[in-house]
Amino acid sequence: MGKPGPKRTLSGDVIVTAALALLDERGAEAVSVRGIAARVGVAPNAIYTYFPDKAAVLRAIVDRLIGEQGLEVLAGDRPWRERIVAVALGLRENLLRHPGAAVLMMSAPMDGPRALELGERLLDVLAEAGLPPDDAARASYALIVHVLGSIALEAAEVDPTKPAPPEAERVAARRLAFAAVPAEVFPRSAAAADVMAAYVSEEQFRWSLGRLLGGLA
Amino acid sequence: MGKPGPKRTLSGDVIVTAALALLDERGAEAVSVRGIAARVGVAPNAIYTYFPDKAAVLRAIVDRLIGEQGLEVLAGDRPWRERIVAVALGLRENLLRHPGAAVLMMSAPMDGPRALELGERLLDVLAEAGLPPDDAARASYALIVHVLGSIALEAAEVDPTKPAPPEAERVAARRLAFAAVPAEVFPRSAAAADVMAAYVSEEQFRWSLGRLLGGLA
DNA sequence: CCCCATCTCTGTACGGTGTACAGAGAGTTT
DNA sequence: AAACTCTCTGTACACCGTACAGAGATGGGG
Repeated sequence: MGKPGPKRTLSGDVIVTAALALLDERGAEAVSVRGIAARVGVAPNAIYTYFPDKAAVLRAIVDRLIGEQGLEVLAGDRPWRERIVAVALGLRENLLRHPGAAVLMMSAPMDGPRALELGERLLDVLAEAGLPPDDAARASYALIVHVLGSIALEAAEVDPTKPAPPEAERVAARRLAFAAVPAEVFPRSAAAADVMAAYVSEEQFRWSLGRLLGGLA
Repeated sequence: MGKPGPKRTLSGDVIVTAALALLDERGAEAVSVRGIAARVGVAPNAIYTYFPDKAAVLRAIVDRLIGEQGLEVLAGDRPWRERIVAVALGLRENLLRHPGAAVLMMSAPMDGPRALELGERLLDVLAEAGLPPDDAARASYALIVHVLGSIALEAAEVDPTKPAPPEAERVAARRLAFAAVPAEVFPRSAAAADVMAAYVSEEQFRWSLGRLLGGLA
């Protein structure tokens, strides 16, 4: 019944956990097979017992993060828009906690089972909102694109090797940078510098998501 | 007057061109300092005369691609929405021609001069559309997020080491994959498989962009 | 019970990576 | 002509992903 051979000392899960920790602590470049192996106390190639290659580990990280997002809110009884906003905000918070992971989400097709589940629940909500099935599907993709795009662009600005600074700090840094744009050649950008600095804020996230939802309804 | 030392045999531009060619022909992993150097016929570290490190080369690729997008359409006299759709479609076409580059665009803050120019012109159009300045700025970011997000997610599905197959083929491949989703556990996804297969199509791109524009106006 | 098939993990190795450092040679300035 | 400065080359280091061979543990079948 049981398989022969020694007991496994690891599991895919502890490897993913180690990889994620490495990603958070030291950035994307530090996520190496050797680094992961060292962290779990094993020879580098032992990793290949659990994953066919490094890319598979990265995919597993993505799937883990998608799965961490609870989808119960989507089934709640609040108005449908609020529910969607709630899970979008949850995703944003979760992913900004692992800034290096955002780009991973955009680098591979989202075809894992967790992604499928998220899509299905989104279709539920949109159907409930009264969208015909085809429009609901298109809308669901529009939402995913928008949410992931926002998060990725936002995460692209934070140094992934250290914990993300609070939002106010990130906005302030951008404001400083925008002070340098020459008003005579980019007058509108110069005038809007304050709101452009706040592109990487929850407020902007909510605003644009709200507009998209308005267009979808 | 002139600087001492031998004439430069290269320029940042020819390096970026070589890197882009490598990216198109052999995928992101093939874009190495050594590969670029070999392609332009120079020792690997000669590259460092023109760029401080590899990341700078990648950023320059991004800036080049943004700059390649002509912005004249934005100043035309067609209705403002049409103009925005036109440049979005142009960007999509351009970036899908370099599938490996899409993820680069999401990996670094878009702060090059070309990006600034694009933002400014977008603000022009949105002001003309009647948006108050602050909303125009927020809307401009929402558009960029959406367009880049769509493109990145779309590009994530194509093998960057070979020229992207035509859209019909990519959609067909997805349709095949969706045939495998179990209808009893994901009924809505199964029912919408056809439109989900077409997520990576110009039609979906136009649809969701249209909805967003509707919400912004 | 013993042996064998099987599985996990280790050691070693190969070809690749980014880039630091030192120095050769070309060209301009004095 | 000498001094200086800049570009490029050679060499080197530390690290990467991963292929390969084999040690040792484990369980099943005789």
